[in-house]
Amino acid sequence: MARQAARESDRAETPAGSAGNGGRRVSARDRVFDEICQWLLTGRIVPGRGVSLRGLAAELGVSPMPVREAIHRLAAEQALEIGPTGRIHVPAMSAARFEEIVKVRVLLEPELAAMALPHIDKPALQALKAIDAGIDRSLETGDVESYMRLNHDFHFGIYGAARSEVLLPLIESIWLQFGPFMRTVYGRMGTSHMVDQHERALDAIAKGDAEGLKSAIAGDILDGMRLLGLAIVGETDTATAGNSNVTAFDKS
Amino acid sequence: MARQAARESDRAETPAGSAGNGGRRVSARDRVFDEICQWLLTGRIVPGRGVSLRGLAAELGVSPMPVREAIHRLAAEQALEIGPTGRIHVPAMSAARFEEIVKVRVLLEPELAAMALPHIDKPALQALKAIDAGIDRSLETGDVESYMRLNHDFHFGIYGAARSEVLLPLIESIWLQFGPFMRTVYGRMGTSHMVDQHERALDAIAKGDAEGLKSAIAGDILDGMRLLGLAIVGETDTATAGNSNVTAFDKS
DNA sequence: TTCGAGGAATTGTGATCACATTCAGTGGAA
DNA sequence: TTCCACTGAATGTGATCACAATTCCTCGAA
Repeated sequence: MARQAARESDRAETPAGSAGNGGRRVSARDRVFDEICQWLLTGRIVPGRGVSLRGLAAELGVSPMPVREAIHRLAAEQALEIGPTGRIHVPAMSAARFEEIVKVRVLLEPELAAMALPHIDKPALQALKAIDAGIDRSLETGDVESYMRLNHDFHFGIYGAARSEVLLPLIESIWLQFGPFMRTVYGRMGTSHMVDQHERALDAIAKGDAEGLKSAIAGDILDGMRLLGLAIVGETDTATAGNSNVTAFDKS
Repeated sequence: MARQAARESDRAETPAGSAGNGGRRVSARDRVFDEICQWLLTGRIVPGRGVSLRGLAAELGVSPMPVREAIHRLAAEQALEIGPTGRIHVPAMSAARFEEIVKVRVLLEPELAAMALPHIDKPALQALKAIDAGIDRSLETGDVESYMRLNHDFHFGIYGAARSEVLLPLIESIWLQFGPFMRTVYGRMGTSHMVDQHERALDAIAKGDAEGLKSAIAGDILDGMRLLGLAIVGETDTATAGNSNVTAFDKS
């Protein structure tokens, strides 16, 4: 989900700097960064209330220092916003912003998927199918958080195979930007209107059809974002200021 | 060149937190970030030697703290790399990386230019022409650093008019990644082989021709990067390790 | 001359502290 | 009841310190 050393920490099941994780010591900064990324992508942090350095630090059991660096890193990728007075908050979604996000996703993600295609072997394809099955279950049970996590895993399960150093971080950055917004919308409309568009992609991968995969990914993006786009109309400032009664931490 | 508050600081001619810059106080972190960005984009920092936190801090006259945050921000955008042991260095360019960069640039930059086109008024067009004239002078005199700065100003003079919140930061991030590499190559080959391809873009802007502008930008990118691409062949590890005799600070 | 061991200097990391600014809650006055 | 000034809590920022790890240089042995 994150960057560089982060992927190592994903692999390590042991909580922290214990031996056996390949000898690499994971810094608290990266751990905090990954954690906040998760909260953003699964929608545990939603627009509305602000987040505070010391608050996050206390919740994560570290000093404000690593949190500060992780926050600024997120702010650099537009996943968080630092207001004129220095306050940290999740940026509100605007129509223009949303339109740009869709445009970038459609431009970049099919391209990266096509690059990844030759590197997706049989076991990887099976893993993707398993994830997709999980997505169907999440849609049936209406588990939004689980759906978002699995949908993320599906897409990046494909993209990650490309071993990309440039495109992949860019796309990760984009996902961090619409994750919180996606969660608020889905949380309001439920999962009933959502359709799983991943079969076409899986078929194209099985056949090694690059153009088909690109088209499937683009279709999946456009279809999923169309639902979100409908939600943005008429609620131009539901998520702008702190007048909403949703809290930053939606799970409490 | 940078993000958010950075643009405010660009406008303020007064060096630091003096009154009259709109009342906004610029943080040392953003100032340091902008400075290092400049060094990266104009090639003052080149691959080869590493850079150190305390060294930069001393050079910039601040404590290591703001530098640390700026560095990590740059590392998050792949403009700098943090090695397994935590050492900071400019990442080496690889063929695969370079290919991805070109692909992303061709996908995104023409798109953003087309978005910007309706917002470029007469004075802005005149400013672009002035920059282009400066580029021609730099090519004649062989001033690589000046050329790189003006070329950057030309492109972002166009892109900036789009008021983009998503595409623009992405493209800025990409430029930071190939800036240092560009400088090393140009420093070696000189400016004699370079051709100014900006006239087509200026014509398209004057005529309000979106497709023409997209094509001109794409052509400019491909042409400029083709030269760089030629340089990458056969020097696969000239810039990888510290075996080169170029220093990180090329101006000393 | 070459190689390797040992120690000193340097590096990034994380914590704590001091400070200016800002936000929220309370009080009193109109 | 409404509005505004004031005060205390909370926030982000930057600096300094302590520490573990690494790197680099030096000295000595082969």
